[in-house]
Amino acid sequence: MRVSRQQVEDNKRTILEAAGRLFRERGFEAVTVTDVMKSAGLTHGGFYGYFKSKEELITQTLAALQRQSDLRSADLATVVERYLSPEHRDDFGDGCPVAALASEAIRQPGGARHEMTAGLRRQFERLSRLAPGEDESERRRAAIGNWATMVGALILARMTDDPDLSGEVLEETRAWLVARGPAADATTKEP
Amino acid sequence: MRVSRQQVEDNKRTILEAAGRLFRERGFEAVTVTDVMKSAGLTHGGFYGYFKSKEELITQTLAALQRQSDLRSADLATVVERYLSPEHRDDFGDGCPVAALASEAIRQPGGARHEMTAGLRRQFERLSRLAPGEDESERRRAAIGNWATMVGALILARMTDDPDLSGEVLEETRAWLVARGPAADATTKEP
DNA sequence: TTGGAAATATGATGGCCATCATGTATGATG
DNA sequence: CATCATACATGATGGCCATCATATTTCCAA
Repeated sequence: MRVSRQQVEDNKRTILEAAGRLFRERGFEAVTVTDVMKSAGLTHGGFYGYFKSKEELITQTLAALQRQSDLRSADLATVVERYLSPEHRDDFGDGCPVAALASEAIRQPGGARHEMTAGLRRQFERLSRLAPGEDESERRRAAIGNWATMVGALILARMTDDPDLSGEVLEETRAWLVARGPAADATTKEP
Repeated sequence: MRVSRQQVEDNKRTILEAAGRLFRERGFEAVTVTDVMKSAGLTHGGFYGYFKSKEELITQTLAALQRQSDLRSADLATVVERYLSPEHRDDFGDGCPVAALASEAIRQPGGARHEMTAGLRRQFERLSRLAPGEDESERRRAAIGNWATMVGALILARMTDDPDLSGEVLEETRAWLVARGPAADATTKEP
């Protein structure tokens, strides 16, 4: 049973989208090749026509995910607000790949870590642009600090099985970040 | 081949220590029951005399790890310095369990997440005591923000395959945290 | 001191999974 | 429209792993 060229192209995208969702929901190891193909509406057999191995699927999925990520808002506070929202916390499958997969990616072979690194660079650049102040290196420092905090807080909020504590982590971290933001490099600022 | 009571007690501790190291190094899924027992100097057979299942091993290991963790220093800057050091980054097996296992723990069944939650509470309390200022809730907010930042930065630094970027994350986050610390609630402070 | 219980070792078992092998129907090409 | 290449389906295969079964040894209670 052959399929049109267009169909083949669509299938690859569908597979990568399914993988992106499933990996973020369950992690790399817990998702089987069969799961991904089924979720894409196919059977496991065709998989190796698209990818050399599961490892390659992981790498390409991460690459695709990093490409998607954007910061539609121009405002740091809004970005933080959205990132540290209960909705994002509860939405693994469509949320930040770093928060969902970072500590698993750490042990992954080269390709995956390489994609994550590329994504990290891009994210630092994007966040730098949102940071206040004129000093370039100061803005980069803020970008790094802000991103580490956001990722850490989201992971901690997801880790807890106590909804109150989870909510507290989100809210307090938001407040903590926002309180800092504008005042950061003003050195001295009247209240 | 039976073994003395003392030996049994020692063995359980040894197994939990081996599991603590291996899980942090490789993650829960990548470590087999046989690995743990071998690392403890035993064979796989005896395992189910100590634990009902691998899941129970995970839960008890996390409980044991949380008990260990301490903040020997009384100084927040020193704690941050040590946590965000290259040595800690490179030492998975003996480092922070949260940074090593958080995103895997998220998908773990109840017991594991419960232990992680208990550990999180303790950590917030410990860090609150290190935070400056008199306002209780302000100190707690700082504790949460600091901890999220530390965990996030360590995870990002470990995720990268570029040593320079990794080092930058550690250093900049340290500077970013320390710069904030003392000045945080002073509202106005001369440089 | 001795019988039985307990702790481990060795050795299944069954399930799951990545990957491979083969068949088959159909799009592409002339 | 005929041929053929190919995308996908079905169906192995082999390895690994959690867990269970059984044998062996030795501590311990009486």
